[in-house]
Amino acid sequence: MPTAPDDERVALSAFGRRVRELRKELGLSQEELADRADLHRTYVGSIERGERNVALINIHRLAKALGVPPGDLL
Amino acid sequence: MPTAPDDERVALSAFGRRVRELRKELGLSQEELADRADLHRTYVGSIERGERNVALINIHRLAKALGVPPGDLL
DNA sequence: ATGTGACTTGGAGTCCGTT
DNA sequence: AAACGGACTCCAAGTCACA
Repeated sequence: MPTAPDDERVALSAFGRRVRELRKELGLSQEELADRADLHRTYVGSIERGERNVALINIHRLAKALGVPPGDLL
Repeated sequence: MPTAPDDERVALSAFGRRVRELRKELGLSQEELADRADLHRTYVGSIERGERNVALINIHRLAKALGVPPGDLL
C-alpha cells in the first residue's frame, strides 16, 4: 500500500505483528495458520508483513484460528 | 454479501450495530459520522446495516471518529 | 517454511439520485 | 435524517511461480 498515509500503514503493520506473535505462541507455521483460517499461505504471509488492508471477515477467521477474540488483534 | 456464510454475515451485522450504537450515544447523524471518519455518507449507512465487509483502515477511521479503541468495535 | 512480484476477479468504497 | 438503487472506480481477495 504505497499511497496510504503513514498512520494507516502503521495500523496494518501492527495488525500483522500481532498475528505473527500469536501464531508463534501457538507454534504454528504460516501454512498451518492459513489452513486453520481457510486462507492462502502467501496471503497470510503478506498480512503478517503489513501489506494487506484486511477486511472484517478475514479478521474474524484469523482470530478464530488463533483462539482469541477478534478485538485482540487490533 | 449474499454468498457469505451465516456466522460471517452475523459478524458484519454485529459490527454495524456497534457502530450505530456508539454513533447515537454521541448524538451524531450518519452524515456527521461519515464526515468525521472521512468516509461517504451512503457507505456508513450500509455498514450500519451489516451489508459491508469493512477493511481494517476504515475500522480504524470509524473507531477514531467514535472516540473508542478499534478493538471496541468488534 | 517464508518472501515477493505479478496477476485476475469480486467487492469495497464513491457519487449521483429518489423515496 | 436515513434507506436504497444504479453506475462507476479502485483496491481487497485470492492464487501462482519462483526465489
